[in-house]
Amino acid sequence: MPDTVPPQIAERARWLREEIERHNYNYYVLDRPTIPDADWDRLFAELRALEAQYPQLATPDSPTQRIGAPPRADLAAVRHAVPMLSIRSETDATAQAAYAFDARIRRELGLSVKDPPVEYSAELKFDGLAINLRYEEGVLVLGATRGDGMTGEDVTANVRTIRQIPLRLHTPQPPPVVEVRGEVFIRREDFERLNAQLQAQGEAPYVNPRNTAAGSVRQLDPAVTARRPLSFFAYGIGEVVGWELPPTHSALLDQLARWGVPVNDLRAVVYGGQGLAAYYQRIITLRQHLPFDIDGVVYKVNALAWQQRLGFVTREPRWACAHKFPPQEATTTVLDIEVQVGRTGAITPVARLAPVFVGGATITNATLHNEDEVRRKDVRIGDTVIVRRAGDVIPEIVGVVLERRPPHTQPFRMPSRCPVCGSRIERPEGEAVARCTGGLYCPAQRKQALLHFASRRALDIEGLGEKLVDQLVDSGLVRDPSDLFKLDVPTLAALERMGEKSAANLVAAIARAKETTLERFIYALGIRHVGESTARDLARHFGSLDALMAADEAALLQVPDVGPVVAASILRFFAEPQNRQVIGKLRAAGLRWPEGGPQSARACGPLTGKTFVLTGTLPGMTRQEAAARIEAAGGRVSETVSKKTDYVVAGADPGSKLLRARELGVPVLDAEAFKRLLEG
DNA sequence: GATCCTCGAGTTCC
DNA sequence: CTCGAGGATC
Repeated sequence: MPDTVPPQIAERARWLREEIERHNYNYYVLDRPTIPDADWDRLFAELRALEAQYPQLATPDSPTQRIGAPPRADLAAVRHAVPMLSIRSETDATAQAAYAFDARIRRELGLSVKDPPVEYSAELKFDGLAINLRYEEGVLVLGATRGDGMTGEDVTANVRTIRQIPLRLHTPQPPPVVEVRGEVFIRREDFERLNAQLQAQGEAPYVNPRNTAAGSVRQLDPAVTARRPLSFFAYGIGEVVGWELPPTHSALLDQLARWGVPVNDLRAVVYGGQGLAAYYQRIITLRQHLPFDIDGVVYKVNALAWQQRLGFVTREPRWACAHKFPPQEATTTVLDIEVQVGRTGAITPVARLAPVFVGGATITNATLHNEDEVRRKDVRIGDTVIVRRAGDVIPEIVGVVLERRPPHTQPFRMPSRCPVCGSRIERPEGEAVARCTGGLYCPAQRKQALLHFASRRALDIEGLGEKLVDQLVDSGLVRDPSDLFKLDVPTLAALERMGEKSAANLVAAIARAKETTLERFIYALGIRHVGESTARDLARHFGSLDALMAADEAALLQVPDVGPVVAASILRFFAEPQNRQVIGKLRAAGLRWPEGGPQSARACGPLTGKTFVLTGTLPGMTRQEAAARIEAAGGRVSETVSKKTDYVVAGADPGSKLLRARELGVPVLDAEAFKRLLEG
């Protein structure tokens, strides 16, 4: 291999790199190819040949590096120089949120009615994956995902394969360091084409564009990412060294565009709440005609000096807000209304729907909750209904399109007998839920009881899912939870879709579950009205299973949050000879947990008397560990946010609890503040 | 007796 | 996530 590159070869390689990048930019960013594909191929082949001959020419910013970097064993963690914050979002379906945001900004800036309207940068909110691109001396040196905001994953090799992302910034000369932040996403058309291709190859298609983009960037093998038609738009910056920033956010994006970074041109500079609302309305009508999915718009105070004055609340900038679009709706038809039997025998009507794609997923089922709900909406088999995928996940039938109701439909009627076991269905006076009276005689209830027993928060038996429980119960191998501990590998391996390996794994998981805690065991029993929280209180109060089983009503009523209804339910459960027998068999099978005496009140510490609610993921700590530490310090952990909550601890990717906390004015702690509080 | 705070239970899709 | 209902509180 020659050590030195002849100057004319080096010059030729440099020219080829620039030429190819220029054509890439015209083709992928501007959508205006300037040379035929065949010519591009020739340039590319020539450059690759030169680099093969003189490997020192294969610099990290060479277009050939967009593919062919070796797969990595895992993605390394990268600490962001400047945290990648999330942005506060409003889901108000009207333009109202735009005015509310403007009013808040004016108030916080101390502006009076006499002051002119605030200038904003309004932009699209892309539905993809947030990425940080670090350029040093204009060369792309690092690409990282957002991760938890502080630490992301190194996806440099993958990001290099995205042709819209420049490997080298254009002139005018970029500063020593600039981090570009933006969203990697996929166009609808590209998504469809990719899926057709995957299906043709017999592979599973992706469900929605967002997942495709995220999944493609977080690939281990850059060659796979290279084959994905990903797009990119920048929306901001991270760390900057040696660049005197322009006065406004919009000018900043203009500069990024001049450097060759794709910036969407549906952004606008608007004035006041009215300007924001008008932008929102304009985009909402444009939405369906856009070649990509967006889930809303983003408003930012344009003047960087004002942004600085407004600052941050916990993890969110005060100067920006996302205004999400109303949940997506679609119409479909009701194929059937079936009823399901739950663990407690609750009968739930469920609508089977003709598959329909709403809000990024195909919906085939939607719960109708209970008899009253079906009657209120008067959903019938054959009806055309509007379904909505509200907020995030759970689909909901919004209503029936009565004009399209076919003739001769019948109102839904609750069956009088359980479809699974044939027992009578009863609906107690004044209650909303109808129940199968079959108890554990009903196979459906027995299966649900087993699934509950094995669930993560109970005994946590990994691998014991619905299909398997169906087989175990139907074959008669398992009648109650204690039978699980008698299963062996040959018996299991004889079942459908079960090999030696899975059977051995399951047996091991079952054996592992024998070592448990009293609260988990009590919860696993599935006593009505005794959930996770009550099980913990009972375990603490009585200290041992025998003490709990021996307790009378008066003793049970001493436990916090246990009243007459819950006490009666517990007494009824332990009075049942069959239940006592199963407990005996479980103990004989070797189920064990540490037992102590009754523990009196909670530990005392700096947090005594304080109630916490956790949401999102905390770095370096599981939810359980965080809860344990709060309790060790004398605090209480609750599941729901209310006025009585003292602190909400928000980790990365927080849920609706954070919104509720803000509504109620409950103080919110981020991971850092939480740690400080724990340490006193 | 009314109201508020919680917990329990059921559900969907990847 | 949402609804229903039990428990606590005033």
